[in-house]
Amino acid sequence: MYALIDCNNFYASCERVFNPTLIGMPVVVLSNNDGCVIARSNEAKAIGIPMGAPAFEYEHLFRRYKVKVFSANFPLYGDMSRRVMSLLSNYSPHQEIYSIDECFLNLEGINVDLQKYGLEMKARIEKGTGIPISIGTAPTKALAKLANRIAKKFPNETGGSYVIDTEEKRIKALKWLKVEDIWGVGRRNAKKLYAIGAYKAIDFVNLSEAWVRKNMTITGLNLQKDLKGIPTIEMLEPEKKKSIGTSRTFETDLRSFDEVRERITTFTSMSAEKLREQNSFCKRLIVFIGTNPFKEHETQYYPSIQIKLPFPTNSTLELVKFAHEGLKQIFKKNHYYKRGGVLLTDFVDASVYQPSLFFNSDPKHKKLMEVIDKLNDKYHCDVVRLASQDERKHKMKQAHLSQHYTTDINEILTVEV
DNA sequence: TCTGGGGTCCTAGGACCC
DNA sequence: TCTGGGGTCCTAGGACCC
Repeated sequence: MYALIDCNNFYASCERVFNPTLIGMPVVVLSNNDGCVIARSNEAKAIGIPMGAPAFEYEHLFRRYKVKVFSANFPLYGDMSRRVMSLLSNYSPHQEIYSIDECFLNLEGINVDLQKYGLEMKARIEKGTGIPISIGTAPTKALAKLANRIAKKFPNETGGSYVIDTEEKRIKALKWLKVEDIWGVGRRNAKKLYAIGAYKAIDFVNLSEAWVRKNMTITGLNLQKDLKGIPTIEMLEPEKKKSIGTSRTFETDLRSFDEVRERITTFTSMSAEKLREQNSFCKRLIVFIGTNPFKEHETQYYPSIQIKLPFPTNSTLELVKFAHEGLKQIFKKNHYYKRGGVLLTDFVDASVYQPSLFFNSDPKHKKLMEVIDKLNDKYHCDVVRLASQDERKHKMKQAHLSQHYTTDINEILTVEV
């Protein structure tokens, strides 16, 4: 059996942990630049604020219902996530962290009442972190996802923990779930399914395998088997990331090459930091920029460029140089740029990396990067950065930011050079 | 005026090889 | 006029997730 544990309204719940006066009030958390709603408490959902709602369109609702509005505080959410995941890892030797607020546990060999086991987890996590969770347990991952949905939808009946462990429960759940709510079925596939008269998960499960394979690829076929109760989607081992990127919407439209270059430098630097953290080198870098799609009367331009690096590297200095070269090739004057980003990919492990005969990353950079990473890690901010880099956070609109409750150190900064 | 960010996996088709 | 067959690798783009 597999359990899928999901934190309820995760970001909103994190804000509540440190500000209990928010309990019972509608709470929303906004994306970077306070652009749109990315998390809502149950009360906020009840008012009719949808996921992804642009904040400016809903300000009247925020005011009318005295909604508590927060700018996203990702350092806080990341830290809370680590605490939740760490406590949950005690309930199975095999945990897959699926996202910031979700994980699967493989419960093989755990011979207890699984509904109660879920309730036990719930009590432990809420006591230890203050975060409410829901637990779904079933013979496959896709069914565990479904069980979790039921636990969340019917908290009074289930207590927040639901188990699909009989054929009868499985069929009943599949008859209840709409196809667009199946894990792995998005808008496009839902449309295809509707077109042939499949509205509920049970209809999807009853489709011929040939049709599913042809129209939804091997991914759809695996999903169908999983929902039939045949374990097909496996637990993933914790692996290193295969690509690392940083992208942002700018607070204002940028016109000049230098301004855009500053942002691209920062994105490259942030990505390179994460790359070194997992001890990889990358062999390819992608730079992309774009205009504002909501300004329909302006000419739209979304260029991107891939650069195959002449040697694998994780040096910020070298990566920034390549990123600048790429940007130079795609940047066109007379556009208002609203978005940009850098993606690093094609990784090799630092430990197995063999230097090539002719071109190599400058070995002197290794020491330099180690020192920079140490300083920035220690002081939780960019005490050391490139001269061509902007001051990251300063340009983000964050009008409603909560404190970094769990990660602030309030240390007085003295660095001897 | 104001509309997020970071990932994974799959496939078709082109380039290339013998 | 008529021009092979089989394979691998790479990549852009699509679809999906939270």
